[in-house]
This record gives sequence, C-alpha cells and structure tokens, in this order.
Amino acid sequence: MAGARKLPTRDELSTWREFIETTERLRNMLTARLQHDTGLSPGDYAVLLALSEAPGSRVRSSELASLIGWERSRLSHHLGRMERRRLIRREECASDSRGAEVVLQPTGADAFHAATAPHLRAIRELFIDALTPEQLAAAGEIAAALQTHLSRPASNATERSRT
Amino acid sequence: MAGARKLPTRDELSTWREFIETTERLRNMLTARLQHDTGLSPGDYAVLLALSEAPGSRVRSSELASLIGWERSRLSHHLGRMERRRLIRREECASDSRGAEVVLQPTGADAFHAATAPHLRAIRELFIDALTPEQLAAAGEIAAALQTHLSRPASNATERSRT
DNA sequence: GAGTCGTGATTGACACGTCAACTATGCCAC
DNA sequence: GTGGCATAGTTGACGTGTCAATCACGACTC
Repeated sequence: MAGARKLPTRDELSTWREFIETTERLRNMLTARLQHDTGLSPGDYAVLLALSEAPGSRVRSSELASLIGWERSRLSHHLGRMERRRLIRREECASDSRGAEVVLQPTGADAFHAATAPHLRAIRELFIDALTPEQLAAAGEIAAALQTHLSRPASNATERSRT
Repeated sequence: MAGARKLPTRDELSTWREFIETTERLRNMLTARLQHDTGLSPGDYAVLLALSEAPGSRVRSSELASLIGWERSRLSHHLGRMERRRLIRREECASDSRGAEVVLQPTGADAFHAATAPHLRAIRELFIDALTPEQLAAAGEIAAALQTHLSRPASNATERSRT
C-alpha cells in the first residue's frame, strides 16, 4: 500500500487557493501599511520588537535569531541593512569573541515606538475586524492544527525516504 | 468618534501571530517541496499552469499577468529567468507590435506535467489532511470574509485620508 | 503628418531570502 | 600545545519582488 495518495477534490483545491491567496494578500497589505506608516519592514519590526524587549536592549546575535525564528545568515544580512540605517549597532561580545551583540540605537527605538500603535491598529483593521469572534476562534484552531500537523516528521515527506 | 481605534487584546494578538506565522510556514514548506520534487518555484508553477491552460499554450504577456494576478514588471523579470531555463519563450505579437506573446516550450511543458501530481499531493498532505472537514470549511469562510473585507476601500485606510 | 496621450513591456536599482562556503573562536582529548 | 571538531557569524552568488523610469508603439486629434 501507500504511495499513490488521493489527490485533492475540486472543492478542496479551490478552498486551498482561496486560503493561500488571501493570506498572502493580507500579508502584503500589512507590509504595505507598515512601510507607509512607519518606514519599517516586517523584518525590521520583528528585530526591533525582540530587541526592545531584551534587558539592556542588547542581545547576542544567535539568540536574536532564535527569538524571531530566523536563520543566522538571514539575520546577518538584515542586520547589515539595519545598521546602515542606524537602527541598530553591532558590538563585539565580551564573553565570547566569536560572538556579536546587537544593540538598539536611539533611531531604532524611536522608529519602533512610533510604529507599534499604527501596526497594531492595522492588524485590528485588516484581520480582526474582518472576522466574527467565532471565525477568529476558528482561525486560531486552524493555525494550531496546521502547526501540529506540519511538525509531524511524516508530513514533510510521505513515502519519500523509502529507499 | 473615529481616530483612536481600540487596539487588539492579548488574545487577539496571539491568534494573529499564530495564524500569520503558521500560514507563512505552510507556504515555505510547500515551496520547499515543490522545489525539491520538481525544481520549480511557485512562480514558475503559476506561470506554467496558466500557460498550459491557454489555447495554443501561448498568451499575451499582459493577459498572463492578469491571469495570475502579478504586476507586469514582476512577470517580466520572472519570464526572463524562465526563458534562460528554456521553460518558455517570448515572441513578438503579430497584432500589436508593442506586445509580446509568451509561449510554452517543451521543457516547460514537461516540467509542468511532472510537477502537477506531486504538488497536488503536497497540498493534500500539508494542508487538507491537517484539518477536519469542518475546519476546512471554516478556512474557506475565513478566507472569503477576509477577501471581502480587504476589498473594502476603507480597510486600506481608516482615517488616513482625512486631510 | 505632427502632437499628445494611453498602453505594453522592459529595465535598473535596490530590499529581501536561501544556500553553500568560509573565517575565526572556543573546546576537548591526548 | 596540537589536532579535531563544534559553534558564531559573515559573505557571495543568485532567485525573487517592488518601485520608478523608460522605450516603443497605437490611437486620436487637429
């Protein structure tokens, strides 16, 4: 048995398309608004949020990466761009000379503080206000179910490592 | 009235985060699988799908753009990359010499045919199988509600053009 | 048929992401 | 203290996406 799984029906496929296209559109609109209102990208916002919650507004680079769930190289590239804009600064780490510490700069702190209210408002307007309380709850359950499912090793590869 | 909208509650915000992060993860896993199984990106797949459904496997460039909902410049860049890989070809358009026609190439047709079953299977495994039928229906309703809401002009800018 | 305007498509600059090297330390064994 | 290995972080190449500018042509007017 196994091997040829049943393919999605027409209805399932159209639900999938609507779902994935809508969430992409939602993300794009959020990004555009954040950019327009505050000049920050979602990446900038994530970095600044994590940084401003850290004691002393400074975090080891690899810890920052795991806080926001990024690969280190992605973070490194992004920090380079943020450093050019004076949002953050990188310092050598005292305890481990391989390491780097990321430090929030005044420019970055200001940008983040100015961004948080508009961003939260946008989330409310574009997402929360679009749904009934029941739908919002259902969205949470769907996300949880997907998250669980995607973390199952088998969902990565069904019948793919059968060598 | 108006101006200071209520900010999201802690619960709403955590639902939001779970939702948006999960859909992003889902998209990433789908992309990785498509890439791994077939060597195509989601963009490639969308272009090839539209092209292979078109009469004669050829479409005017701007029509292709509207079929898959892309900006023309995005499409132009992508077609350039696909042309380098011999997946498609661009021809001058007979009826309108400004225009270009995109033509499916054998390499592209083969790649697309080889990709469709694995891709549909991945959608089933990663998305549909993760949800109960009720959750799947709810996902469709949520997408529809969001789509409607996001198309409302006011949801783009509440109190933003109040000059 | 010259002027103007809209449309079809491409281009260049740049932000963002991934992957695969690569550098530089730390760390442990011996 | 040297060899081997893991860890921290950076870098380069390249695919992808947006924006603004540009080019070329069609269409319409006079």
